[in-house]
Amino acid sequence: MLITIDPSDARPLFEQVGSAVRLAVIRGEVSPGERLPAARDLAEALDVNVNTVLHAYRDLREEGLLELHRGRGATVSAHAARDFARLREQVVQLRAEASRLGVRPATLAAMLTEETP
Amino acid sequence: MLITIDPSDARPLFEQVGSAVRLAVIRGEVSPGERLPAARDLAEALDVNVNTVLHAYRDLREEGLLELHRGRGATVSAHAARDFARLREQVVQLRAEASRLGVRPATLAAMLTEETP
Amino acid sequence: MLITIDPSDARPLFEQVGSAVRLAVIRGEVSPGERLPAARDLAEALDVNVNTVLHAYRDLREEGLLELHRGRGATVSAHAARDFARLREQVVQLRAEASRLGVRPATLAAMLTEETP
Amino acid sequence: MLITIDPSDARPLFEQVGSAVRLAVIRGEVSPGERLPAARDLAEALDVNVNTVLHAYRDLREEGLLELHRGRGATVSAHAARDFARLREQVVQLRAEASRLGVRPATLAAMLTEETP
DNA sequence: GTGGTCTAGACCACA
DNA sequence: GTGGTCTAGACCACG
Repeated sequence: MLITIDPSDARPLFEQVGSAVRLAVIRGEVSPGERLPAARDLAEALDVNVNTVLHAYRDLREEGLLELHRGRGATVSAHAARDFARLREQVVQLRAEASRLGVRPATLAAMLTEETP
Repeated sequence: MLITIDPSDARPLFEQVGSAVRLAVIRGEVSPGERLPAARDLAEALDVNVNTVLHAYRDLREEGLLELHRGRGATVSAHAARDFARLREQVVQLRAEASRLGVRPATLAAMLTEETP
Repeated sequence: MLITIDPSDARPLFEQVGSAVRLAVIRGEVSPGERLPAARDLAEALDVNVNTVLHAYRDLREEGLLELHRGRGATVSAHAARDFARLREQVVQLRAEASRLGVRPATLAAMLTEETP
Repeated sequence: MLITIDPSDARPLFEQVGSAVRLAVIRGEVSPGERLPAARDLAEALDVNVNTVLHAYRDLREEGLLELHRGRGATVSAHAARDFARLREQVVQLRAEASRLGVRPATLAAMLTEETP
């Protein structure tokens, strides 16, 4: 599980950390039930403050992707990470289709988030 | 084209305005080439500052969704709005699939934006 | 009396165990005077440490819900469990009313705990 | 709107602040749409760190009670605070009933939060 | 040893 | 001038 952040990225640090961890989960680099690196360790590895990592972890918990427990660390929630592989295929197809039509990923993401048909 | 903003939404105003306009375009409520409401008018209608609306318009131009013409208002880009209808079908399907698997929209949007396979 | 704990619950384990036991009592699954499962057994069933269960039992005793007897296990207090059924009806009604008004359970619980009219 | 916190209270500071603010809203000391004190001001008044107040404000936003906006302060959300008065009557009645039956407020609050009939 | 709370103080983004 | 982010570093609660 390789996690890096990009200093030139304008997004807040905690969001970048969150995205990186989420990506690792989506890619299956950490399996459901498996423990993520301790917040302090990850913070040191990324040269970022512990609170920043904890902020990211908390947001991912809110998202339903992680479980956090005092004294027990952060784990990938079992039910959330069932079958990303198949979903990823569809995402890739959709992205190709969008690019063919000249619709940018940002717009596509907005369609996904904002539509309530 | 009905545009409203939700006071309980925590996102910055300019972003909410942008989302609302984008949504109108996605839904086909504004056709390619058609002019959007003047920033001043929209600002008044939403009871926000003109700069907030201009900020939103600027972002949508950078996203490739709008074209801004000094003094002539903003229009929907022709090439960007080719076939939102068809794309929306696929988006709806993908969302249904994701919800079936217990994957939240936020996670799904992240897969779209962050994946680089 | 079925007791389970939810891994996605962020609260400390001892609190979750306490809630689960309290719920069983409230539901009438354990009658006043009846013995609760031995801490050791419950701990094993839930796959948590015995101390965690004992911590929960201790809190429930302080709440007045249980009576702990050294070597004889824990029993439901007679005076505390007089008429949960009737109370539950009113609780359900109150909750319905609150939900109708758009007031969340958390806020409602706060009204109950914090109000001192 | 008088807000105080109790140093002898074992609960975390941010929770006490949150409870105090919530109570003020419930009591109608701040009306929907009205602005709460700026986080910095409240923090100074309570002799507590700004982040602690912001933490409390954020939790209340999650609860649906407040709206927070960068540059616009914190306001009581319109829909959440519609009719607490009537609800409070019922809460008082329920509490009286519970006390008559020997059920403690903590247990009652648990019934409210945990029951899912 | 884990996440969580809290502080003091700097700086940023929004309006 | 508002909330939001971030840091460094202390201490606490849980398991």
